[in-house]
Amino acid sequence: MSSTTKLTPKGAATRARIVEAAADHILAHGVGGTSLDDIRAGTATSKSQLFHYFPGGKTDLVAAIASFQSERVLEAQRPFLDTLDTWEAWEGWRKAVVAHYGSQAHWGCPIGALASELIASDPAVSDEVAAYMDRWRGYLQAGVTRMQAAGLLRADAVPETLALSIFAALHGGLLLTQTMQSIEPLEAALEGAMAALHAWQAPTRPSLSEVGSESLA
Amino acid sequence: MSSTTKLTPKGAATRARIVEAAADHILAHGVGGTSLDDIRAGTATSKSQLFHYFPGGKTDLVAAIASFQSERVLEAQRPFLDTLDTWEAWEGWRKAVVAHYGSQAHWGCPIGALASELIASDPAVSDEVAAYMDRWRGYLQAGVTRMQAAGLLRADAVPETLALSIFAALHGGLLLTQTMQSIEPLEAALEGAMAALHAWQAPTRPSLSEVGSESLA
DNA sequence: AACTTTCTGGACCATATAGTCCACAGATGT
DNA sequence: ACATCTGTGGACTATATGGTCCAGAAAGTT
Repeated sequence: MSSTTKLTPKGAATRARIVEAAADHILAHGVGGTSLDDIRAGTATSKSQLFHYFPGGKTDLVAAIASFQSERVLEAQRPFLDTLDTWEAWEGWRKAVVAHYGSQAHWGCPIGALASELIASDPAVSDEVAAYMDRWRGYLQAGVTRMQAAGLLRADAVPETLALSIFAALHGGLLLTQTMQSIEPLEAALEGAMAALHAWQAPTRPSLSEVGSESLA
Repeated sequence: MSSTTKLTPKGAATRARIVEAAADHILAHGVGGTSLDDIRAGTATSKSQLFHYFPGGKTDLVAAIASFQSERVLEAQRPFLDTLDTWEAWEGWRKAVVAHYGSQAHWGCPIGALASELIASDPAVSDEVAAYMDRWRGYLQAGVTRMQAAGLLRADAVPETLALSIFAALHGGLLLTQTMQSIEPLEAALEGAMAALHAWQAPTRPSLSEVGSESLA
């Protein structure tokens, strides 16, 4: 979809400028509330440039923005996102998420909002966004899985379900930050999600001595 | 906003027909993906009727749909929603929610999706939708509050936060039903929310399974 | 310098869509 | 029966917006 054409440094810079400004505008006003003219005005570019860098038109541009925002959002959760192996890591992740979305220029999640809006209107881009969401969820699931493998979570926990519930709480919290114009719902949602995760905490200290003695006896 | 003009039975029926059909179309394709012509075609009406019953145009119509869907959604959660005083009621509520959204023609929540889309583009209607969301959340909070008053939840639980986290989980689950085209995320989300709520269960009777780590005294 | 390629500006087009208007049908009340 | 009000049809308008096109500037390549 994106261009296979060559980009000079200047061109790349312009393209980046467009994506960033458009991403901002879309976060604030949604895809439907963002016209190509808005973007043109906000970036001091011309119509032809928009179609030069995004031959597929608005759809193409929105897809680029989705990719851009996806990267940005995942990056904000690092390094915790990659190593959700301990309770401390989850705690760090939680704080990073709250800090990131609290410092954004507008409430809500660029990816979540995009997903919700596009699923109803643009199936093609929507699939792409859904893929980003899946990847994101995958990181959480990987963490839960490793927590379980390490004996921190009960053996009968289902990592997929657990990760899904945390992911859902996260996005619900983010959705509500929009309607309530406050960070509170996100904080409450993650607090709840962490509580639910702790509910599956393995019985205290599966220490070697205890396991050993039992098997010996 | 709505008409103060008189409506004959015939008129009321037409108006209702428009609202219902439009609500459906909007649930499927979003506000941006629904033109007045779509609605006209889907209801066998004419342009003039749309403006006759909704003088404010599309905005007015969307507001009416929000109200309609809000009622419908709350109704689907009854009678549990009004009496979330026991663990059984919450369980019943959970099942009712899953059943309702599982039987809808399309994934997602009409109110949540509307809120997400409109906040970015139409502040006026968005406020109205946010009010419906608040009312909805209020029911959950009232339930949690009564649970606590009845001694079913610990005294140091914060009903507002707890209800908010459940509400967030619910809407996150609903958002993900859209991206994943499955009821699973909603089920997982509510499962998690219930687990988080149970984490605040008052230790009235030590009839717990095998959790000896927490309450000793 | 000559030449090619990329970048940029903005006029222009096509059309989708919200919204207006008016004529007429069909009730309803007196 | 008459007058009046509500309901309905559909042509018409205005405009916002996505998209095209081409000429020319800037950069880079030989």
